[in-house]
Amino acid sequence: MSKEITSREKDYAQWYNDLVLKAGMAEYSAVRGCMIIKPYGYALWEKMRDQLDFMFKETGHSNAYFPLFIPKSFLSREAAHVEGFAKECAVVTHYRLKNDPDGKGIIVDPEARLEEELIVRPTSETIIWNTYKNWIQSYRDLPLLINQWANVVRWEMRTRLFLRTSEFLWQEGHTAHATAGEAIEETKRMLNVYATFAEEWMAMPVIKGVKSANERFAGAVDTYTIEALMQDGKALQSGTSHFLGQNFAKAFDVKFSDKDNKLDYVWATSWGASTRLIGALIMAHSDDDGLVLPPKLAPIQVVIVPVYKTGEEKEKLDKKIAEITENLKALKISYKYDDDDKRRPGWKFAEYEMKGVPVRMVLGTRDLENNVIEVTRRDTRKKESVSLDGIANVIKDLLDDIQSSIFNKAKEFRDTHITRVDSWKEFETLLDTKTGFLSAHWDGTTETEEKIKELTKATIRCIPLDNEHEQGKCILTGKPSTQRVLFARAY
RNA sequence: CGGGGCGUAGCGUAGCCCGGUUAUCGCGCCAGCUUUGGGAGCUGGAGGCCGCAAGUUCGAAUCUUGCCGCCCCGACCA
Repeated sequence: MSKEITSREKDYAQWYNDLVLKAGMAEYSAVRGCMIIKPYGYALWEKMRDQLDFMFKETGHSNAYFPLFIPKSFLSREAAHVEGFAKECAVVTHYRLKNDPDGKGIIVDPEARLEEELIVRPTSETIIWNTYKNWIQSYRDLPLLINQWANVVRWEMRTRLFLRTSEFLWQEGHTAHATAGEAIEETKRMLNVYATFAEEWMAMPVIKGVKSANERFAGAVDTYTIEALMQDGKALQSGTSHFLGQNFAKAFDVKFSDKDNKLDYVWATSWGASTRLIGALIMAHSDDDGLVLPPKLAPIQVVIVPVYKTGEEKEKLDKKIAEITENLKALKISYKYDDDDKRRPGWKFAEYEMKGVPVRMVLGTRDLENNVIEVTRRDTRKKESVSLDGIANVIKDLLDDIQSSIFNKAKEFRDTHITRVDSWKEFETLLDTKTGFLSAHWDGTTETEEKIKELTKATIRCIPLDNEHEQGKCILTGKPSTQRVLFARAY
């Protein structure tokens, strides 16, 4: 093995880094905290993006694009919002460079200071609502359903590939509605889109819930979230959908006339998911030999490796493989026929395992003589010889099986890592031993939440939407509580 | 911003404490031959301002000072 991966058991964080780097997903860049998304990683992102984009359009949204730069004054219009983002904003102060008069190099031209500084968007609510003001006059203009695919910058103190970088790619939906009810409905609709995407495409089970006040988006009335559980027992927020109330409409004076010609502020939502999803996907399924990708998102679903000695043998294999790939193509299965003679089969096996290609097919001269092909699935490593007759359909079924199989495996792990806890001692212990979500009573106050965070590093991930109400006592303070919430250590 | 660590070939490293010919090894790279069913073998080859700058010295990868950069831990966060 020339590309060793640190085992999960030995060092989970290092395992994750090894995977990202060695599978060719991304690498560190010359800029601190920023990463280069490599072609294989970007191909995965494109598949995620395309599916999400399709789902957004299916639910009535249109794409648009707003500026990267936001006038500083915009950000301060909504008090909670500026409070939330002020500490991590990159600011543009000048618009020109010049040669250093004292010698070598180049300096910022002090003459070229901007009259109003520009913020590199950490999110686009402000510039968008400043625009919506001009787009919305009447209830006839509503609902306004816009999404944008963009990069944003949040100046993070500590970064991790995909999970937290200073610049990242995402989509942000921004909608305006005539009533609070419609906006809340939209917020939940998009949360469901994220949940469906996570479960059916990423094969990653999620818990839908609402955030506590403490964890809420800056400027939102309510923040809804999908929370996933990684293999190391830490939770990962994988998508958020916010009901913004009339906060931004008021801040940017966006009013509309209703049917009765009464003026009112519009109701807003925003929702986003980012390249962080790639980090989630990696940690949800992968193992010590590399990535395990769900067939529905894998850039390559099937890799085909020929094994031969002579050119004559190779020609026979080529011919058969052309037949097979024709049939795969007809079933819309993406494949790669890797007949690169500069790499040996064993090298290729290891490489595609590293890259998480769901199915590997190996056709050798011996197989051809017996009218079979060796088929190996990445998730379980199960290897078998399959008849070449009708092979494409077998592969199609196999891909479906892998998709549901890795979902079930992740769900099994998740379900067995939600633990009901009723004593503080047990709470503290389980966070270290069993990890995962702890379902516990909480008195509903921010003070208690922060105290728990301080003591254990666990935060309230969400209050599940389908929560049952029951009488209980807060895990820390013993004060009365009406429902359990999910605690976990998180990324 | 605090605490710790590290900068030697594309990558990973030895040498540094105790200064002394041509800077070590592995991977990768190039050429050729043999190979090809789990990261091939042999032979030959290319590749280094030892992070940068100054100092000490006959002589610095090695000692001193300053600077720069990165990584890890914490505070902040999707």
